[in-house]
Amino acid sequence: MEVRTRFAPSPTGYMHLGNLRTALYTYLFARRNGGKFILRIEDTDQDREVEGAVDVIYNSLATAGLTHDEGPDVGGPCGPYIQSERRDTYRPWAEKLIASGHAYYCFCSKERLDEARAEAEKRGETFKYDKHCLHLSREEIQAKLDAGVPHVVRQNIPTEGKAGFDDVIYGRVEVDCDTLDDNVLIKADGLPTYNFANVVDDHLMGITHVMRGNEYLSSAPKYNLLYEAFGWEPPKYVHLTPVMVEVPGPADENGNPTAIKRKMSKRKGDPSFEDLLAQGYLTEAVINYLALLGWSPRGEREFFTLKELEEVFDLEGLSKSPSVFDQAKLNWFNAEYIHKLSPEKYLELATPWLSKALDPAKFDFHRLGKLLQGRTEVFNQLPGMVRFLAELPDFPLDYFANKKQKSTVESAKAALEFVKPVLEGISDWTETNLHDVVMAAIPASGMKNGQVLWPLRIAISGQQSTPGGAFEIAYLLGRDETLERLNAALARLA
RNA sequence: GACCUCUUGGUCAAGCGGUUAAGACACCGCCCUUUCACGGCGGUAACACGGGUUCGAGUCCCGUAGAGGUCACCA
Repeated sequence: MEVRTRFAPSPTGYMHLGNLRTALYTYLFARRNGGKFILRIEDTDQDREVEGAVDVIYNSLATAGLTHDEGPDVGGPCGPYIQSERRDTYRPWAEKLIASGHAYYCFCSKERLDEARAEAEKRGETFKYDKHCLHLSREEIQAKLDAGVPHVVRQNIPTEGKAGFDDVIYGRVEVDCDTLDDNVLIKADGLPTYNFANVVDDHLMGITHVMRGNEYLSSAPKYNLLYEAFGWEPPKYVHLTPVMVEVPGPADENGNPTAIKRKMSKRKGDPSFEDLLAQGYLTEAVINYLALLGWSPRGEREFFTLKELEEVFDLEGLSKSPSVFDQAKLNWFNAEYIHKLSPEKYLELATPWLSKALDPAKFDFHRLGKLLQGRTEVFNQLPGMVRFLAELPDFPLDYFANKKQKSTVESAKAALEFVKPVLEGISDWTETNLHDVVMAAIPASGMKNGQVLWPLRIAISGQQSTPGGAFEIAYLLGRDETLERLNAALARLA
């Protein structure tokens, strides 16, 4: 049988990384098995509608390369693929359930329910609907229906026995039915809840493998009860772990810092996929990193393109425990991908970032790109790395002291005094010329290379670490600016 | 609180009854080098705890602890 998987996000306006990973795994599983990957929009909560949110989903999937075979925008045999447009398909199925006693109309008011909930809470108990409306007579029900009393449809969970399901990665999960609540299947507005829509749609769309976050693990037994009530074969369930972040927690009793882990959350300031891209992460790096966060190819290889993942992905490598998002490792992946870029591509991607700090008309971006590519982890670091070229930062004199280079503030003064006329004598301001002339002159000074070059670089950059050595920086700065900065340093040392 | 799930270094993770318990990131050290980085080499660091089962347990079973999830007319 053909594998059919689905990614079923609700449109929130951004692509949460946990969701992206779910989409990725779902997509990969379909591709690996030559199946179909379907996009379904779960927008049955009209209160949470966000303008343009569906486009964000299309765009995110497209830039990630997760192309769907069926969906609202590309069509398919099981449409519509937007739940709010499927409104009319759910009702008849609910009625079928009512007829067979697996569901029932409920006319309870919000107030009555809130009251009961508050009371249960006061007693320290978990609220469960008391099946009040289950016991209404046919006549009473019909009368209320005819009178147009607002109502919902609830699932009629057995009061005893067990309900369970088989999960591909967790195995058999079983619960006592009396711990389950009679959830609402159809809301008063006529739209289904997730609890109902996911079952009906997954079945109608022929989904063979339901892959989703494990926040659904505890309600899956209820969904299986629905499949049984309909006489449908349940899909294979694959519940995926959440992506966590580690954040500083409150200090413990000894005042030591603690860390807490919590689910990644855009609302709490954790980055979404779009945020990451805007910061200068490469799509390929994010995908590669995410693929390995919660899934293992069980080998030592860790670089995979999306195409390669499509060939090796399997369910066995999925982890059972939550994984912590590690920005340092993502940075490393990103750096590796950036280093592998062609110089042309690198320059193209780096230019907008360099332009934030430098005037492209005044600096040799080409040369800068060559110098910077091997040192770039994330593009947003670039402006900070080159800003010193546009303006000499304030720096303390003790930058001139460097033990390894045998440079001291005193020796620096001598070195700069020595190198100044040498540089002034250079009219053809090229990197090789700078290098050859200065290197040829140094032996006569009686100083070591480092004793001259270290202070020179400090003087003209004002930084201990720069994307290149003294000659590269001098070249980028140009003759006038270099000499000006050199004189300024000399004045400070006098 | 009730129910469900999970538990190998700081992080991602391999392992599926017998291993010196992989590898990667991070961290530290050394080398290379006109700085930093890159690169190369090396190092520190883990089976949550307690009981079983077994000749033998990170691997199987049971507890305990910790962590996560769920308990909506949200998904």
